[in-house]
Amino acid sequence: MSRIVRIALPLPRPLLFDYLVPAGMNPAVGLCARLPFGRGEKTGVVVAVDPPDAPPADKLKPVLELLEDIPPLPSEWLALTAFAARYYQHPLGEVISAALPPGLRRAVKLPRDDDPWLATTPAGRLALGEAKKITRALAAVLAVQSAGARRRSQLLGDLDGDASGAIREARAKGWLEIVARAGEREPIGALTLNTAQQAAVHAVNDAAGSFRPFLLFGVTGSGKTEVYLHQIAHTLAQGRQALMLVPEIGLTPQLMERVASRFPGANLVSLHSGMADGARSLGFVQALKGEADIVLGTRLSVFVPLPRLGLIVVDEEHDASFKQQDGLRYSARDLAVWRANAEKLPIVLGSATPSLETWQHAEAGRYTRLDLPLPAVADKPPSLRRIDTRRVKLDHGLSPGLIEGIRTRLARGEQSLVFLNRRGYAPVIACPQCNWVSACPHCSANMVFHAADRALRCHHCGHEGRVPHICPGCGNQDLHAFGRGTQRLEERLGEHFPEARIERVDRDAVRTPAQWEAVRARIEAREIDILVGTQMLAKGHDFPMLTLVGIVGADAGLYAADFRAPERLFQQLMQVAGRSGRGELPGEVLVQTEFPEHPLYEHLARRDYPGFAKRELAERKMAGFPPWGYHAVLRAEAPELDAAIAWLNTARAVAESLQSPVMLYDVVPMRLVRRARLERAQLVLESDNRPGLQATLAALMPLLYALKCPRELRWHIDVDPGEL
DNA sequence: AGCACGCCGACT
DNA sequence: GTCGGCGTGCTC
Repeated sequence: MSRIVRIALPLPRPLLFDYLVPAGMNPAVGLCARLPFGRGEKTGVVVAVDPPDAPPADKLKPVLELLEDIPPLPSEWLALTAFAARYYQHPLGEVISAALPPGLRRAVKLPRDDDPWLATTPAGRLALGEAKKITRALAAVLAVQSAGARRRSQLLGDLDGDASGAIREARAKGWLEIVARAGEREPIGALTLNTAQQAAVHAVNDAAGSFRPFLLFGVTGSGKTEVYLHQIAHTLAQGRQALMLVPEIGLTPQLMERVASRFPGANLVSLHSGMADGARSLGFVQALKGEADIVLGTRLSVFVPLPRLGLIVVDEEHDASFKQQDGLRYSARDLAVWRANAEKLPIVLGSATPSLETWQHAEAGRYTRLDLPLPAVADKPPSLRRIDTRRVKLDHGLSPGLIEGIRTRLARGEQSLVFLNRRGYAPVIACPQCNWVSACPHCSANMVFHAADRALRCHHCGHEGRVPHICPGCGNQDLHAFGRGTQRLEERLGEHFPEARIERVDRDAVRTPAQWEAVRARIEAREIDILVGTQMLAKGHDFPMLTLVGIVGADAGLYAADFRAPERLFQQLMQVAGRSGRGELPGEVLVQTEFPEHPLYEHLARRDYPGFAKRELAERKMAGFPPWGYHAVLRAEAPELDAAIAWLNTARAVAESLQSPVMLYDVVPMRLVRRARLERAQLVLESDNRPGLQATLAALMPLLYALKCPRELRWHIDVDPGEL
């Protein structure tokens, strides 16, 4: 009787496929397999062996190969992907494919570990003891010996001369060997904790082995990272693995270096989407084999299999980059909490401005809040002053108060930061005579003027054009740049302060982590007087000489259509305001606003996140919005808006026929209707209970797949959308 | 997603 | 008379 495996394949339909297992193969759940599919072949993952309801064997094709080089994915991992598939209404095969590193999806062979751990052998130690003279090979043995175990790449840096020759020789003589993981070694350079930090560390350490969610609530500078590192140290000491998720821009070489140097004996794996396929696959497999001790990465790391996992940390848990915005639209933070629950682990969500969802969990007692107040020496929160821009004359968006503040800092040799969350020179070029504007031909948005290369650029689809010399509408030669972005601010500040050293920090000016490092170094070396930038500047380390933060053009978030806009604005402003006064010198924050009495700014002025959250939660409760209600949104896009709307209306009728208590909004065009030549519309579903919404979605999905759908129309569902 | 099969307009 | 449009349906 031939055996059968059930396979999840990356297909956009929620289907599983059964295959015959040829004699001699040993099928197991979690193995990757190469399979014939249609007229080609694909790689999939075994999700069941000998399913009772398999079709008759004569309908099945045989497996081509079971990829036994890759250890089977553990059942906990399959449970996580199955949950993600169910919760986010996404085909299991696609979830598995998204959870595997790209190299492994296709891989037939395991990637080679070209940076192995090296340890000394008894023969090596003997040779070292008997040596009269340290040869280059013995020098390599000595370096490894003193470190316990060493990465090949690290060892190369330790040695002089022909280092790789020395290593090769030492290995050939049998003095060095490749080991699975580093030797045990105490963490190095741990800082002394204050009382609050100690309490936080102990609370989490005590929860080891059981599901306990914690909210670590503390501003930057309160020492969250040090708390994580102590908790990770405890986890490693118990022989378990730690997973630390950070936002996209939070994964800096500095953080990697800090973790690596703290745990020199640990195998640290870093994962993010920018990595080469090979390195990503290697890290994934090291984790899977239990060789990795710490995985530090962006949202995709939530899917890394870790057989000895003991702790999950999600730093800056409110950060929007934890939510994937295409394909499988998962929230890495939410999946991390589910995973901690499923695997019975403590999880630490850290933030100075938690998401309101997390805050409410803590308020309700479901999460344990651990407060980290600022250490007393640094506890002189910068004063925050609101500048009423209705009452003063602005100079290219800059108020006299802000200019004066910068001037004072310049005179004192201190640094200033001007925050404006808008890239480019001006958000639009327009003709004052005929109302022509620099609209993007592919999107319902304006193209932004970038002065450096005199280009018009669409920030939504990337379309580029030249700035016309005359108005394309009426021939007028006098086109105007309206509004302002960081480039214009930079230019204007240069005119005001010709002697100042000004640096712009946004995605246009700082494209790589290396550039960011360089800028950071120059800030620390006091080679920069004024920083101008977008939210890129909001994160990062302390700049002790930065004593003034000016916030320009923040009002847009106050009355935006999206109900999460105030939350995001508050988080952003708190973060950027926290950049000033981090050293000995007192800091000041100036907010330019037309609404100085707005409660958001009141709370901001008092650094009162709890007050802000309370107020915002009350409003959300009235409206039935998260965390009091739950959303899913069905979106469709097509070259013609009517087609998208028509399909969604059909979908809405189908949903209505389910008679579920879930509320269906009207089908509406999206706020940015047209993007990259496609017109988009959406249908919001809302419910006051998550299981109810889930049940409706589960019933709805097969009906949606069954709907006929024009070739050029694409649709998807987004559960717990980041914005509506 | 690919890639087949399958019925209606302008070409060697 | 065919080549090819993309609508529909299947892939174990």
